[in-house]
Amino acid sequence: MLGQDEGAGACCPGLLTAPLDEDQAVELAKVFKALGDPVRLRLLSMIASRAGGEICVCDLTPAFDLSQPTISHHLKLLRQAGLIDCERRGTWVYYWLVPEMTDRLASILTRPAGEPLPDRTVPAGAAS
Amino acid sequence: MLGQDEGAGACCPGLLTAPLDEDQAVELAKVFKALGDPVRLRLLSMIASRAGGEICVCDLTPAFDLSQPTISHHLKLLRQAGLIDCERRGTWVYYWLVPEMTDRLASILTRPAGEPLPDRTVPAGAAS
DNA sequence: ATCTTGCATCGACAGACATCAATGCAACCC
DNA sequence: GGGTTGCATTGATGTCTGTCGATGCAAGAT
Repeated sequence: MLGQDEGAGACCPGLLTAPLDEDQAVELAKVFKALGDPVRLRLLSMIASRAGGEICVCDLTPAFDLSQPTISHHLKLLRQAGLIDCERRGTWVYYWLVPEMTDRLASILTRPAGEPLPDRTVPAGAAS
Repeated sequence: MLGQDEGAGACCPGLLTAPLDEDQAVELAKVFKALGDPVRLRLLSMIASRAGGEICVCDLTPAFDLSQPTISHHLKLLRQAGLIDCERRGTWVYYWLVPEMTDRLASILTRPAGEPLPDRTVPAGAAS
């Protein structure tokens, strides 16, 4: 659904610097929602940390106490979010990370350097 | 629930470099799940981008076509995820961003510099 | 061609979630 | 005191989501 070059706010100015408009929020939420499940997070980290950059489904499925269709379902959601991609190669299917998407999320969550940081060590009215 | 100094993987080595264990994944998923809703994303961006670092609920609620209890509910989820905090000051309640949490998320999503990046321009078996 | 294996899709179901109206509670005002 | 305003909590309801077993389909093996 989300292609490689659109969706998720494209050249998004960052979540923390200006109010998101509704369309941007809807697109971004799809990606974060895909990350909002422990199984999908583990899948993503297994895929991303794999030496060589890709991993076979047959290596992912036995790592969980879940049925094969369930793993397949989670992989589909991660793929629809644009976080991973896959290819069939003979009998097996290989998955790999789409680093552009995680890079974009990281930059969206990064504050611009040199922000005042309104000293929140004491809740504005205690310890006088 | 998630305090300032624990949860969400603490000194987490990063999502993309090593497989997450289950406990880390469960904690992290709570935070991403909180971000996985367009309303909460807009709330967070409105709070974070506010000059002065904080914003009154009375300025947040009218920006949405949602009931006041619904906004209150979303703010509660963001707070439980450790992304924002709040304080009552007289009649009004003010919310502000907890930048440590977004910083942590950003670093978790950042790849270590100098990774090989296995050249995914051609799907390994085409255009020969 | 038939069998087997690896993975995706379908249909069903229980639990979780977003939303609202009603209510509760705290703080200010008269 | 009583009234009003700002926000949180409660209870109900419709929808979404994670999970499974059953099935389908593609590719290799015999």
